[in-house]
Amino acid sequence: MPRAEFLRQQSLHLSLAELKAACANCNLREICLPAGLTTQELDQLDTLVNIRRKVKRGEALYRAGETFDAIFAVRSGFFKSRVTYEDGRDQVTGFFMGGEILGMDGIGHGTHNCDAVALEDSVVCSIPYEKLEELSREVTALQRHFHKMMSREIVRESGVMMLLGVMRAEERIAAFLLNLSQRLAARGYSPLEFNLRMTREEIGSYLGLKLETVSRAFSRFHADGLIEVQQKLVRIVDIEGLKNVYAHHVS
Amino acid sequence: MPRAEFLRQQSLHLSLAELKAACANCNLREICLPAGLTTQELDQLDTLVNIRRKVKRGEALYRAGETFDAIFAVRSGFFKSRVTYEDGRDQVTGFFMGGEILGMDGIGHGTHNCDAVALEDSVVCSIPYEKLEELSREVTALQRHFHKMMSREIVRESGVMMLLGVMRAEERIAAFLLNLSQRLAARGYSPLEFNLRMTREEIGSYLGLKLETVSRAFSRFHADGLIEVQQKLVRIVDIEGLKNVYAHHVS
DNA sequence: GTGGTATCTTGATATGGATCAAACAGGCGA
DNA sequence: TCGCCTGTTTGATCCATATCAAGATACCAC
Repeated sequence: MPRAEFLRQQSLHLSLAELKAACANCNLREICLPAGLTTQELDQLDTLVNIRRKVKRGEALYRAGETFDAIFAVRSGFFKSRVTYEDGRDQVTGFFMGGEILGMDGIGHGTHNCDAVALEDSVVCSIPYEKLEELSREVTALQRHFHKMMSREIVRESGVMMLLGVMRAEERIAAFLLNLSQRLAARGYSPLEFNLRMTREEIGSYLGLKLETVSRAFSRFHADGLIEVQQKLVRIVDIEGLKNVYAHHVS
Repeated sequence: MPRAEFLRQQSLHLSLAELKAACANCNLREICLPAGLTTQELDQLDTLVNIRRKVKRGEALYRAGETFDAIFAVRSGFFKSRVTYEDGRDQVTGFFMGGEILGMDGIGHGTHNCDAVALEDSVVCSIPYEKLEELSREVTALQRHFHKMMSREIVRESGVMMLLGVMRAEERIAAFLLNLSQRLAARGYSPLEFNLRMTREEIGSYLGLKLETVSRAFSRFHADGLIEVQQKLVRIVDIEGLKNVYAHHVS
């Protein structure tokens, strides 16, 4: 069965209520694409965000090289984006949770530049790019917010460049945990206790480290009384101490 | 003298002809923001790109924290962008040459996220962001191309993440030289012989390496007959060999 | 030109994280 | 429940790049 066909059938398993995306009622609307829109503008956006798609854990939402025609907002679940180099080496370039936007890498050349893979069973809202362009010519707030989301992706990536370029292993990992914590807090989850959705290897790939180094850093942080870790479950015991891992670097 | 004042006075030294930016006549229009616009649309863009600004070598076009209100197209010269971390460590996040766009990092939060510093005496075209938003609501081709430029910046940065995260020192430097070469070629310059505008230290910062490592890689490439280097002057002798430095990596 | 400073090259040594290796834990299908 | 497979932890060792050091070279102001 061709991949596209398979995905279409997947969609059929969604109930009608699920299929009807509705930004207006979505609890993520304040951090997602519709942020800042009036009620009426939200209704306009709803005419466009018309398809939800389930993506099972381990499946790709899209792959590098596929034709780009829509961006995606994470409705629920968790994704990683991954770039694969011609010689087979790859790197995780980001992790995405509810309300975050995937796929903006595809606008520039009309094909996706990376794979987006679900790390748990997830649901995304599909936003056809041409329609988004069209609507954002009419709705200034939408145009502005879309530009902001692209710009923030640029800023996010230069932050990762900083991690990769100048920070030492333990600093990268502390920064990673604090970043997750802060994003979870913004979504109403506990910033101090959460489940990692990714493996040590995926964290390592994202941070330019090997999985053993990630594991050792976790152990070290535990020994220092900063965190508790049990497999995927992380509890931040001393958030200030964790910040000090990188804030008090002496160069 | 306040900085803004100083810059205003600088502008006065430009002749009237220089002050009048004109995308329609610019030899960079095919690779810059106006790419893909009709003659008439170009004229509309010209009403908006109304200020050129000289930036002397070593001066900042903008600095992190300053209010964002315009993006900039490099008219001539060469820039680096640089992020400084709270503890003083910094990293070069990009190099920008003619036709490339600076400042899109500022859209997301209304303030610039990095410094943009001229590496040689340069001229930029200033494009007020609010007017750009306005015009791109009317001119579809402009809207589309602006989105593409932002998206390509995202893709460029994920390429750098790849460099930093998975490549070894010599691979990073080979990739860096080939990238410069290709961008110079696109602008009609020789892809095989060019002057580096940045120091070894700036290259190192960009690539997450120390300047000694950059210098040693250059020496190694020279010994292997791949390039010739005399200070800032680089001549690529064996471009295929240079590509093989990273294309044939075995993992 | 001359002196001073910034940049670059090269060598010697140190070290953080990679690699190799082995044992352990947990989840899941049979 | 068992057994396998994937993921994790920890230890021992290695190596790529950083760090430290000393000259060499180029460039700029005077």
